[in-house]
Amino acid sequence: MKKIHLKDIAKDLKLSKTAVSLVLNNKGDENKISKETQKKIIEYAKEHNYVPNQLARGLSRGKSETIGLIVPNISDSFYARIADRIERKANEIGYTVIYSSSYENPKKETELIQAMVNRQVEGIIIASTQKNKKQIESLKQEKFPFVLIDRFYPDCDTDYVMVDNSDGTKKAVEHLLGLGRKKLGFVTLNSELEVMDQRKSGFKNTLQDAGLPFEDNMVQEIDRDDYVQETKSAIETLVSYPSSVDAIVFATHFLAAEGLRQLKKVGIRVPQDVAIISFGELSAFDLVDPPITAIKLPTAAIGNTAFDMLMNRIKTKEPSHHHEKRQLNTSLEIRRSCGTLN
Amino acid sequence: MKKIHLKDIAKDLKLSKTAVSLVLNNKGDENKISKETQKKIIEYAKEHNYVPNQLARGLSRGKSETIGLIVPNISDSFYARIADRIERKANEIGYTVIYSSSYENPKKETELIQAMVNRQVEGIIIASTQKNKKQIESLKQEKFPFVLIDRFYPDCDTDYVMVDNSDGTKKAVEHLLGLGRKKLGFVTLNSELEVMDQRKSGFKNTLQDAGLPFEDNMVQEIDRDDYVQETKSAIETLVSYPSSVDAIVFATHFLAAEGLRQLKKVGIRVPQDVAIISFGELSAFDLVDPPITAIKLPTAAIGNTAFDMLMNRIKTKEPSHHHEKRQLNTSLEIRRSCGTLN
DNA sequence: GATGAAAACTAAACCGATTTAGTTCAAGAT
DNA sequence: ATCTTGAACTAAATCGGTTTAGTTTTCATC
Repeated sequence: MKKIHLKDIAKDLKLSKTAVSLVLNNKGDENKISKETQKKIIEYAKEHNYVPNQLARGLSRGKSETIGLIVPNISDSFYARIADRIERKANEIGYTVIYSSSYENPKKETELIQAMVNRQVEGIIIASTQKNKKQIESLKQEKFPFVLIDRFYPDCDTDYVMVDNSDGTKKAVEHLLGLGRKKLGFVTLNSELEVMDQRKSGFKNTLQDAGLPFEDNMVQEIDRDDYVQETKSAIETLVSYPSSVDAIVFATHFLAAEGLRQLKKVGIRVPQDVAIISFGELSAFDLVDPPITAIKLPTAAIGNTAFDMLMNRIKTKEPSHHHEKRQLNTSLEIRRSCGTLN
Repeated sequence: MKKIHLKDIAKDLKLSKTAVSLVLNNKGDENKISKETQKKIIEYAKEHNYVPNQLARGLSRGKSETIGLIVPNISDSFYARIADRIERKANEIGYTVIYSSSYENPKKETELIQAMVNRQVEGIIIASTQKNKKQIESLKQEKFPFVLIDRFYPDCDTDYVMVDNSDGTKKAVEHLLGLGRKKLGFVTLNSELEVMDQRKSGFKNTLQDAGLPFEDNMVQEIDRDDYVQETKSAIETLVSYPSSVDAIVFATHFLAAEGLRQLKKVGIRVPQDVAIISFGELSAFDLVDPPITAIKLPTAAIGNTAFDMLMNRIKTKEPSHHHEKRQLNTSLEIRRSCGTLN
């Protein structure tokens, strides 16, 4: 079963490459190729299992029917789910997606973007490290289609789809307060990610709106690279006598998981002594002891929206001075780690 | 910052495209382009931020520097980790990987392979649905480079890298027997996957080698599409009076997770009443109550090996009558779900 | 001062499609 | 009998590189 090309079909059928190409691209009718000829071509192609070389097609059409996706880490279920969505949608319209992880490394991110551009992707969806502003701006300036997800650059006007982070923590805090918890702690990352700031301010503002005091030592910031150790001390600080918190909000899933581990280790009962709630989920949160209540992120919607936005950009290449910005809502998934009203 | 092409460089520098292309591909010396000229070209290219169009390059070289990866589900952490490895290795040598999920659907798998071949990938790593033998054989016949991972076709001679599944269950069973458990159950999928058969026979053989009876009702087969319900009844059967098992081996991670959920639901204590052990892990297995002892799969090694094998195939296109087959070893990760020696 | 060989390039074909701008032919109108 | 027109095609340029097979220039050698 040798590979067969347009030329071969044309030769065997004593037709021109043009005719064959037109027909196989469904442009036979509008170019007045007779039904007969069309049928012959299509049958021959099918029979010989012809498939066009996408590189050649991409080259001559100036489009690759490929989009790129860059995330911090594809094995993080949050991003994996988004990727999954995007891939499905892309497949539906015959597009391919190539994805890569930046591992939170801005240099790697730069390289990946470059590599994807070389590969003639038509657009890129990026969950940026947020330390790559220069390149993002240059993409923008070149009018290269892209949309940011999950992370965005506050002072850079681009398309993006985000999660309403501050509202998410607000929901978390209100849930805890509603259950009668009085003294909340917040464990977050010390990164400069805008999303983390938003989650923190959601926490702070909701407390203050409820007329509760906010003290700096209620929030603990963790270094991602040493999160196990640091989570440990954070927990110790938060639950230290005499002013132990009675609830902790974790800014991200793996902190919550680790936090729970530590709480159990030091003999603190969840939720009796301390309630916990996580921003974002891990698939095993309902298996854990106790199952962890979480703010659920709309991964499917993020993927769908981002994909649609990108396609829109690609198609219209419209006046780049208007950028679409979306904030998607979270939801509260109640499990047992916050206990019940007492 | 307009896109710049070889032609532009050539024109501006009053040189031929040939010279420019040779130099930028590090073939300047062997083609006796003077150092001076080389320097000029390289500087110009750098300054103007030239990057070659990979489609054009791929087309003319007949290679795309891209490989494909097809897995049942990229959001399964097992495959995500393998993908991660493969991507890193590919990146190191300037290759791109495009990956897609087949969702255990052979038709989708066929389409994906086809699409990747169209896109001129140089080879594909496939964790097959195992219901696609015809296509795999035709790939093989066309001498298209590919390597199977995790799943293989028993009566089809191909490169593959597998896990030593029967040895894995053997380790599990021996661990349980060593802890004094006497009556084991096995919960697996009813799929026709070879891997599942191997795990089952590992279970059976190890029991028999230990001089223990093997009865058919000790193994419960679950339909993947309805695994929650079916796991429930499987558990009920296994623990039913008067011959309840005192340990259960689960053939895959999500069955173990669900099994534990069910055991807890019906009030059976793990590990006091029944010990459990899982073939394969979920990242939260050490958070669960109790943390689940598991047979750990060598994801990194699978990714590395598969990648190397594929690259080897691609490079040598050697006599296809020799196929490399690898079995990688599992390891036992002891947690608390099997209790301790009493 | 002709010869040969090495150095330093270049023209043009090629990869496999798409697409623009025609061409050929037959039928119908004048 | 010629002109138009529409149907049914096709030749050739193009996309942006790579690569083969030269060509030109310089210089040492006899």
